[in-house]
This record gives sequence, C-alpha cells and structure tokens, in this order.
Amino acid sequence: MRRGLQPVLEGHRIVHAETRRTDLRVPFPANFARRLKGRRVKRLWRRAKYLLAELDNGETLVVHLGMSGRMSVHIPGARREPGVPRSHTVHGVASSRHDHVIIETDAPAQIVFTDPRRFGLMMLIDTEALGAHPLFAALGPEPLSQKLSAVYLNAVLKGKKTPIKSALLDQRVIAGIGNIYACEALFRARISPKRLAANVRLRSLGALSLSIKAVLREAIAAGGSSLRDHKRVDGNLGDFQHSFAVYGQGGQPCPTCCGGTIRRIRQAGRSTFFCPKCQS
DNA sequence: CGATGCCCCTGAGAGC
DNA sequence: TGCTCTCAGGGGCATC
Repeated sequence: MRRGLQPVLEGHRIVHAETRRTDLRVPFPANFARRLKGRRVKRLWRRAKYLLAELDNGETLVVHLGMSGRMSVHIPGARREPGVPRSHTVHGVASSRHDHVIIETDAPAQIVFTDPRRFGLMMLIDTEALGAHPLFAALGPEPLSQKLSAVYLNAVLKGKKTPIKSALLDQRVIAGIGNIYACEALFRARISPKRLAANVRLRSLGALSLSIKAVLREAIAAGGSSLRDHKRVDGNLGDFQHSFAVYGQGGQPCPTCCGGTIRRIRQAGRSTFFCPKCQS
C-alpha cells in the first residue's frame, strides 16, 4: 500500500480533504480535514502496520487499516476502478457508504480510505513525539531489518511461555506480522505453532527469521493477500493468497506431499493453520 | 508482569 | 426468502 501511494503522496501537496463517517475505532478529531488541507507530504514511510505521512507542519498522519481497511487511488481522467458501478460516484469518483476519508493531492490524485468494519484509524501526531507515542513506543524491530535474527528471537523469547504463534503476533516481539504470515512462516520453518516460544531451538529460530523475511518479501511483491477486503491501491486484487501453503487450507493435504493433512486450530482467539506432520 | 477472553463493527456464506 | 450462526488481514482493555 505504501508503495502504491508513494507516487501520488510523497512530495505532493494536499489540496483537499474531507471526512464522511468520523466514528472509527479512534474517532477523527473534529478539525482533521482542515489540518490536512494545504500540507505537503515530505515523506511517506511505514512502521509496523502503520502508514506514516510526514507533513510539512511538524505533524505526521498515521494510518492503520485494521481488518478491513484499504486505500485506493483515483487519477482524474483515468479508467474507473474495476467492478465499481457507474451510479456510485462522487466528484466523478466511485464512492461507497464505507468511504470515510477522501484526500486530493496536486499529483493530481484522489485518495480514498475505505473501511467497512471501522477497526482502522487515522490520526495526527507530532512528528518529534512519534517514537514516544503509546502506539509506537513498545513496537519490536522491523521483520525485514537486520535486527530480526535468531540471536534476537532467542533473547526476546527467553522465558516466554506463550505459544510461538502467539509470540509472532505480539507486535512488541516483531512489528508487523499478521495472522496469515505467522502461519506461513511457521510452516516454512517446520515449527509447530503450539510449541512454547521459549522452547524453540536456536537453529529453528534461524530458520524462522529467514522464513518470516521470505514470506513477507514474496507477499509484498505479489501485492498482498486478497481474502475479502484487501485490494491494491489501483483496485486490482493481490496475488499472494494463491501461494498460501497452509493458511485457509484446513482439511487439504500438506503441499509437501508428506501425507499429512492441514489442520485448523484456535489460538488466542485466532485461527492457526499448520501441518501436524511437518511441524512438530 | 503476562496470558486469556471479550469487545469494537460489518458482511459473506452455510445451514435450516 | 429469511433467520441464525460462524468467521474474517487487528488490537485495546479488563480480568485473572
């Protein structure tokens, strides 16, 4: 998403902003749109699952998509997003009842934030205080950075009695891994999701580090995983769901042809998919 | 301190 | 057709 938004946001000025519904998980401040208008985006970056647009007034726009959020880009004069009925348009651009924020930049482009379940958030935080903000202060290292290594995992998981799967979802351990990629990484590393975090051997933690990086790199290159709501910013589906080895594959034979069957279990309220034969 | 369950919300699909 | 139930890329909070 960050890569898709970069060409129409970074270095560009916000010429218009408006909010529709403002009662998301974290409600927008009343003057949210006014504070955005006229600002230039100095840098568009990402930390964990947060998209960050550093503005030219010392504030940073923080975006989280929650479960069902997405961003879409509409270029004036370009073809409509695939599958959008002609009738549902505002300013000549597709609009649904779940479009909560519309931002226009001088790219020129219109950027729409859509979130049916409204678990997402958008807020403005002083750029200087970003690192100390409660959303960011306790986040673990970026999985694609060199900080994620067997040695790091060994240290941070020491004494942790939680299952390794749950530890991977803990954003204080590693920042940015979600349910799909936790399952896929554990499968590739042949580690049981039920194994207690502290009991995973150093050797396996090495395999896990590499698996996490590989899965995330591949998924990003594929445009993400389109299960329900996710689409790329151009409206096209991501492709990584076609490459799942275990996620959503309960009852199917293990892709390694080990003869095992993919099982679905529930851990800490989330579905986990794994091969009991490969991952022990 | 850390683990667990519940909750926020809407929509899709299955089963009856 | 319509009801009820379960499930979904996340994470904050109360409760043990």
